[in-house]
Parts: sequence; structure tokens; C-alpha cells
Amino acid sequence: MKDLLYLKDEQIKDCIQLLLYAYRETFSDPIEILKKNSLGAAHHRTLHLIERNEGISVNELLLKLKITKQSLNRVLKDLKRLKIIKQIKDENDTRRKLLYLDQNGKRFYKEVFESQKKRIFNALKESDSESVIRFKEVLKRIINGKK
Amino acid sequence: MKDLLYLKDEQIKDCIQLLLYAYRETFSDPIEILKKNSLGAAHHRTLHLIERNEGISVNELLLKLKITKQSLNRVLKDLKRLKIIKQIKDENDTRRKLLYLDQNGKRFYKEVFESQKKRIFNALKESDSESVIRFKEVLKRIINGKK
DNA sequence: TAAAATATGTCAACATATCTGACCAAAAAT
DNA sequence: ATTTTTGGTCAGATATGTTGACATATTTTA
Repeated sequence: MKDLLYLKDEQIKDCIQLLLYAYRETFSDPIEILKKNSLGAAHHRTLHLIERNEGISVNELLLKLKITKQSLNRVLKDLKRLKIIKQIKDENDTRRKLLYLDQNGKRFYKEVFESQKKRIFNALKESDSESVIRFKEVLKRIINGKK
Repeated sequence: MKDLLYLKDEQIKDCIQLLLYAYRETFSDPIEILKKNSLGAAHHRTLHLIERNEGISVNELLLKLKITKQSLNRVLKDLKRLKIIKQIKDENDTRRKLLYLDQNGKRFYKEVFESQKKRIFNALKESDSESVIRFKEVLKRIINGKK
């Protein structure tokens, strides 16, 4: 039987700490750009999800963000006011309003993304393809695994 | 020259999203345990760092947490009140007060850690040792890399 | 078709966690 | 003796989240 050193508590604490730092650094990079537009981390997370899932409905977005609709609504209101996103009625079910990037959205998202990209890009560049694949696999297992 | 598919924007956006979810899931697991003791995520991050760095000073902790001392102080006050941590003067420099887990600290930290452990443990268990090593390497590059 | 469920939006009050800025005291370094 | 460092505190502001109540339009279901 193997030693399974990498399953020891100290190793797991390491992972938790690395996740904390990696998340924080990655999501603190674009804070200044957001601030210039009086937006915050909540707007960023929402914008990110809309860009990655254009045409997503409010409800689907709520499930991904795991916040209340009241919180989300405040965020959406700001993003709509700034013409970063727009809502278009679903033709098949006009109760649903689907979310898309608006005229300023693509430009603004790009600016935000570029500020985050550098850090990830450099980290992946120094890793080989196999490492990146395994990195993403482990993250997915953490996300989808039951506690 | 290689294709370097894994350096394309879509792949990088994937990584950003995975980091967001992995962090959120990992740090949402112990929220209820914390809440029972009227503590929150801020106390958790602080507790985690003190457990991993017993004898750390307030200033060193501030650098790791990257918050203001006013914010940290409120957190430390709560943790001291609950006898989760204690502060002991540095004998060589009595301005510095070093942070340690107190009588309730080890028990409480363990409870919090166990609730986080399951998710990480299961994810690592399904991965091989090589994957875990590479996973941690990439995280470290993300953390230490310049943006 | 009438009733129930769904999707979205809004108001108000409150909780938490962060920030800025000002100020203070003890101890150490210069 | 003065300056710097370390830690603590007060007050007010901002960002993000919560609960609970309620409203409207639309779709589904009984």
C-alpha cells in the first residue's frame, strides 16, 4: 500500500491556503479598473459569468452565483445603467429576460480580463500542457465533489 | 512550434472561473460551524493563518491577509474573547505580540478544518500523486507570478 | 378556463466585512 | 532626544450580502 503522503492533513491545509491566495491574487488584479467605473467584485463576478454564458437567464445566473436575487438585481441595475449588459426577452417564454453584453460590455470586459489574464497566462506558460490539464482536473474535482 | 492551446483566452477564462468556484466551495463548507460561534469568513481566514504560522506577529499577519489593521483588530478581538487565540509578548521586542491558538483554538480549528477537509481530501484521493504535485505547482505560480 | 407556479423586479431593514482617516501609547532604533 | 515601529482604538463610509414582504407578467397545470 502506498504512503499517500499527499493525503495527509498538512498537505490538505497547504491546498486550502494555496486556493485562498490564488483566488485572492487573481481577483484583486482588476479591482482598480473596476473602481474607476464605481464597480466592485460582485459586478466583476457577474460580468464574468455573463461573458462566458451569453444569453443566460437571471435565474440561471442566480444558481451559479449563489446569492439572492435582491443582491443580484442591484448588480444588474448598475451594469445596465453603464450599458455593459442588456436584457432581451426570451421569445419562447417572455417572462425570461436573457442577459448579453451591451455596447460597452465587450470593451470593458476585455479591459478587466486582460488585467487578470497576465497572472494566469504567465503561470500557465511556465507549466507544461500536462500540468495545466491536471491542474484543471483537480479544481473540477474540488468543485463538484461532495463535502 | 507547439500550438499552445492551453494558453488561449478561452482556456484562461476557464481557469479563472474554476478558481472562483473552487475557492467559494472550499470556503463555504465551514460557514455554519463558524456561524454557530458568531464568527465569519474573516475569522476563518485569520484562524487558518495563525494555525499554519503559530507565533506570527500582527504585522506579519496583516501582510498575509492584505487587509487593514482596523479590520484585523476586530477579528482578533473576537477570537481572543472566545479564547480561540492568545497573544504573547515577544521577549526580544515587547512591542510585538505573537499570536497562538488558545485553549479553545485547537478544538475549534479542528472542527472547522474537518468540514473543509472532506472536499479537498476526496478531490485529491481521486487524483494521483503526480496530479496533486502539479496542481500545487500551478497554484504557486499563479500566486507568486507578477501580473 | 381558473388556479397555481415561475421569472423577474422592487422596497425596506439589517448584518457583515471591508475601507479611510485620525489619533494614541509603548518600545525600539537612530 | 527624536524618530520609527508595532499595536490598538474611534468614527464614519462603502460594498455586499441577508430576510421578508409584495407586485406583475407569463406560463403551466388541474
